Amino acid sequence: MKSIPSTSEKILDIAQSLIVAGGYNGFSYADISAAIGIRKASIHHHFPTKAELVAALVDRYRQQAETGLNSLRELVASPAEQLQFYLNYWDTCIRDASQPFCVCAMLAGEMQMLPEEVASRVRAHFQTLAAWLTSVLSAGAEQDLFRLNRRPEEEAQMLMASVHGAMLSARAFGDPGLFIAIITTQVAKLTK
Amino acid sequence: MKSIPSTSEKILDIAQSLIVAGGYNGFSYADISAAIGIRKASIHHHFPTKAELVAALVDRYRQQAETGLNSLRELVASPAEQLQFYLNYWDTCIRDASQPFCVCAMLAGEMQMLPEEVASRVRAHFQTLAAWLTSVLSAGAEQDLFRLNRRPEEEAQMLMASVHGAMLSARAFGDPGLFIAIITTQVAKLTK
DNA sequence: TGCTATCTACCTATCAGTAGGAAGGTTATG
DNA sequence: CATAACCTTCCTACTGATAGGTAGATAGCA
Repeated sequence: MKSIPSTSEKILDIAQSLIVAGGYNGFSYADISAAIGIRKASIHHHFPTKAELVAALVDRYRQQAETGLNSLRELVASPAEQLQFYLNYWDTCIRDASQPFCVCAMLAGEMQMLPEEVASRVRAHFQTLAAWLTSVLSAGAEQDLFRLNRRPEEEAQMLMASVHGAMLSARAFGDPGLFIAIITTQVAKLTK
Repeated sequence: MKSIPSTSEKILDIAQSLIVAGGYNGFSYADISAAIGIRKASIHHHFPTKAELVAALVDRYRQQAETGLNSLRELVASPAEQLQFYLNYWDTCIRDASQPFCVCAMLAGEMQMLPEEVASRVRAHFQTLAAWLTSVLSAGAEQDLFRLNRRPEEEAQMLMASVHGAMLSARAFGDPGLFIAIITTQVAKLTK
C-alpha cells in the first residue's frame, strides 16, 4: 500500500524533522546528506536552493494538512468529533515524538528572517487552519454542540493559539502529556 | 536616571533582539559586531562562547522578569489587575515592536538543539512564570475575582500557552493587534 | 540521443573561536 | 609622588570547520 518514497520525498521528510527540531537555520544540506546517504550536490539537483527546498516542504505540508482536514469532514459528521480528531492527531504526534511540533508554527517564530517565498506560504497555512477551525466551530455552534462566547473567528484564533502554545509548553517542560492537558482544559470550556 | 549601558549590556541587548527575530541559530557574533561597532574578537572577550552569551542573556532576562513580576505584586494589590498588567506589558511590547516575542518562548521552540546550559535556564523560566501565574490565579479565585474551572496550576499552564501561542499568531499574521484580541477572549472566560 | 540522478571536486562566504599585542586605567610598592 | 606591575578592553590577524552553492563528469534509462 505504502509506496517507496522518492529521493525528493526522503529529502523533504528529513528536512521537516530537522526544521521541527531546530528551525530554518537549524539544519543544513550536509545534515540531510548525512541522514539519507546522498551527496550534498545531489540535494541541490532536487532543490537548487534552501529557500526553494523549504518552500516546497511547506507546500507539501499544506497540501497534506488540507487533505487531512477535508477528509475529516467527510469521515466524521459531528463538528465536535472533527475537532477532537484534529487535537488527537497532534497529541499522538507529540507523544510518539514523530512530529512533536507543527512545522509552520516553528517557521512562524522565525518569520522575520525567512525568505519571502517561505514566509508567504507559512502565512497561508495559518489562514487555512484558522478558516477550517472557524467553520468547524460555527457548524458546531449551529448544532448546539459548542457554546461560543465570541464570534467563531475569534474562538478559532484562540484555539489555534492554544494548540501552538501548548506545543511550546510541552516542549519547554519536556512533558508530552502537557499538550493534551492544556488542550482538554481549553476545549472543555467550549463543549456543552 | 537611566545609566549608560556597558558594552556587555549592549551586547546582550542586541543578542536578545536578534534571538527574538531568528532564534539561537539566527544570529552570529558578526551580527552583533556590526550592530554595536565593536570587533568580533572583543565580544569573545566579554562572552567566550556563544552558549555562555545566551546563557547570560537568559539569566538577565529571568532576573528582570522576576523583579518585574514581584514589584507588580507590591504595586498592584488586586490579582485581576496584576494579571492585566502582565498582559498589557506584552501587548505594548508587541505593538511598538520593541520586543515582539518572549526570548524564552523562542528558545523553547529550539529546545532540542540548544546547549544544555541554555536549555536548563529556559526550562527554569517557564517554571517560574507558571508558578507566578498559578499564585495570581489562586489568589484571585480566593478573592472571588476569577472563576476557575480547573485547578489553578492547570489554568496557569493554559494561560501561559495562550500567551505564547498568541505571540506566534500575531507574528504569523503580521498583526500586532491579534495578540490582545486572543488574550482578551481568553481572560474574559476567567473573569467574573 | 537526450534526460535524470548521482557523483567528485571545488568555490566563496561565513561560522565560532584563538593568539598576541596596543592603549588606558588602577593598584601596589619604593 | 613616581613608577612599575597589572588588569581591562579593544584591536588586527588568523584558524579550522562548515555554510550554501556550482562545474563538470559518469552511469543508466527512455
